[in-house]
Amino acid sequence: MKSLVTIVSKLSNLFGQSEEAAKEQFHLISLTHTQMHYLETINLLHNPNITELARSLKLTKPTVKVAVDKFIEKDFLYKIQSDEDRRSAHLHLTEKGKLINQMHDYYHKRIAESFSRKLNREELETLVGLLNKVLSEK
Amino acid sequence: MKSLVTIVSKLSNLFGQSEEAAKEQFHLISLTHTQMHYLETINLLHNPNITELARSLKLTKPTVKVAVDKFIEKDFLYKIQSDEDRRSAHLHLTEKGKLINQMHDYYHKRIAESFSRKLNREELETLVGLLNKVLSEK
DNA sequence: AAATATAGTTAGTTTATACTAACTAATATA
DNA sequence: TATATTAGTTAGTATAAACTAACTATATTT
Repeated sequence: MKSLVTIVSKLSNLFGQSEEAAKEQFHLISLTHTQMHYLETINLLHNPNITELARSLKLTKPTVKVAVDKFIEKDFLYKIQSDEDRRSAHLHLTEKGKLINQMHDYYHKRIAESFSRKLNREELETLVGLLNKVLSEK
Repeated sequence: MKSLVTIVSKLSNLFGQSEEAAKEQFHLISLTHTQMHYLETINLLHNPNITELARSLKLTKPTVKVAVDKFIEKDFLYKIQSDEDRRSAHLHLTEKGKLINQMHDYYHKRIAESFSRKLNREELETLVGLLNKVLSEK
């Protein structure tokens, strides 16, 4: 059990460091942690409006509005007015905004590669099977 | 290979969410990402001075000095003047500052528990073996 | 001993990140 | 239809997080 905790800790560090490295690769060092979190959440929520984004981030609407305005200014986001409710607008990631996801995909792929480099086909299949089990609901 | 990348992505999310949850548990929500990063780095570097901390964080000394002053004010850190070089002081985490590490330990343990809950003894040993191989140097 | 370098600090500035209070415009409810 | 609510905005404020330039005190080099 002790050894498992150690491994989890190492995995955690590996993910953190890989993300940092990927951030440099993708020239996203200028983005703060907070800004990354905004873009990740917008991606996760799939074109939320400001109210939804604020709720998800547990921040007030004015706070989120100011942040969103800056992202629009810097061409990471754009707004599309809603047809159903003309008060509301959906937030979309621009190509530049989507870089964050590409960055995530990139370092996930790199970690996956480093895993498969260390194991043979059979071991890899076993690992995938066990991790799937471990990550399954309930 | 595709499935492995998917698993890595899920692991990454699991770690992120577990850390967020642990942060609430330990009443560290008042700390920003940046502040967490400072404390983690100070812990990692083992009582660095301001110059070393600034170099590691890739920030200027005045920036780090201001941040450190606030941590001292809030009783997360204290300084000990160096004997060898009287210009320099080492940064130490207080008990409160060490909460961050305890928080890390806590969520690593929780993840490890959730893993072991899903597998029997034999599977768990196999998983630990494979992950150790995967996390080994070279 | 004088000149140079280093650790840390101070002051001043900019931008990011958060808040509350009060507002407009559109939608939903009584 | 008058009233409530909701989505978003504006204004004003406070603190965090970063910088450069210039300084003090100590250590190192010439």
